[in-house]
Amino acid sequence: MTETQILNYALNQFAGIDASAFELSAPYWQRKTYGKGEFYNEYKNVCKYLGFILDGVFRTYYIDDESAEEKNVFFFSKNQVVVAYKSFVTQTPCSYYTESMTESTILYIHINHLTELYGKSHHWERFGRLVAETAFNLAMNRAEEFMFRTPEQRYLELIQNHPDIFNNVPLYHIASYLGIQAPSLSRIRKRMVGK
Amino acid sequence: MTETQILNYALNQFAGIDASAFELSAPYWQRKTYGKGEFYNEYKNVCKYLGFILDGVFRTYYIDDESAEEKNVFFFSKNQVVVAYKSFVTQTPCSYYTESMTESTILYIHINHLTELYGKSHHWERFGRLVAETAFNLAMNRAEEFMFRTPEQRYLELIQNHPDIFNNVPLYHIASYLGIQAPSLSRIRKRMVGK
DNA sequence: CTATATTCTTAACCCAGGTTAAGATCGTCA
DNA sequence: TGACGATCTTAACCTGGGTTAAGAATATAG
Repeated sequence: MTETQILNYALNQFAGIDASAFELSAPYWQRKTYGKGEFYNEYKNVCKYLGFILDGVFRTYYIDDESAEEKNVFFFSKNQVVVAYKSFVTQTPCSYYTESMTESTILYIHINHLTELYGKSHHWERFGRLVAETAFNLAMNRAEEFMFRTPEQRYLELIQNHPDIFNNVPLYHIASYLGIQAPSLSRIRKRMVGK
Repeated sequence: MTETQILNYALNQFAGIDASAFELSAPYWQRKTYGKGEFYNEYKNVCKYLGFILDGVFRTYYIDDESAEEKNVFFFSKNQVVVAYKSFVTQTPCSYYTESMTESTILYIHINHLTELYGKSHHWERFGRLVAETAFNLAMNRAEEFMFRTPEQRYLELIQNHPDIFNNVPLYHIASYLGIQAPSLSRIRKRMVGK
């Protein structure tokens, strides 16, 4: 399968984008590769593109004004959309950095083209809604993890639900994602050995 | 202004719903009043309606399995949409209770009718997308509060950004919303007197 | 205007995570 | 292989929130 076919298939699965609707979008998709540490979008930049990850892992992080620490917010991997959603939707400067953690390849589309597609076809308006719903689920899950679970529970759930991340990301990045410091994660891991 | 006109105006402001698009929806909106403590939607129920609050305040809360404590997730008030968004969108059982904290009045529409409107008009498909984006912002703000702020900072921001809630909701409900116990909120308040 | 329920604060003790700094382990590349 | 950098763990001490239970303040109803 070509990369375009992969994209077509994924969009069909995700939002019922059919051949003719995909045709409308075909001229707009572009391809880009990232080296480890390169940015998809940076702090204060407006995110103008919606990306589809063909291969690789990205992380979105926040830099705390006071502590100057990086706090990981999301991980994105293969066959997922990567986007700084709020910035993209409101076309306002982003609060985050989104960087590639590996060699990565994406296909991406400009917001103006996407907006154009929204106007041209119900399918694409539907796609926009489904992307929004997906973004909502990501954010809500994140909020729930912090509101209802302890760091230890979050750690266990990460291992359960995202072994791909757990296995491919250094522990200090995972600690940050869990909202704790690296030494605390070490203590949690030690505590759990007995169980 | 009649209640229908208020709704029409609000929908136009929010999503550019024009007179003719509103006409399509007019037969579907219904009115309902709630007493203090009555539920908009309960745990394990599928949320089938999207509500628009004409007057009153609602809270959405989670009951923790272990502690059996109520944890407040969202407050909704006048001129806002009230909905258990995830449950509504996926038509799956809700994890939350949403109850009226005051005497309240809403206008509401059934998901099937809304879906029908999505199919009939771009305007309504757009409305669906904007509701999704609003829900995303709510959830993301909540996640950010917990990921990046201390309880004290969350408290200060609540006073700043939501004085309506701060002034009309008992402190133990606010403590729960901030993710802490009532005695901790008391300590924070005491600590701040000096500042 | 009292009585009662609700809400809020306080005190005492406990514990998980933060902080800092040192050292152990692991990987990788010359 | 050996040396360096990256990652992970550990120790010691600190701090803020949790827990429980009591009491103070505030509302509300009779």
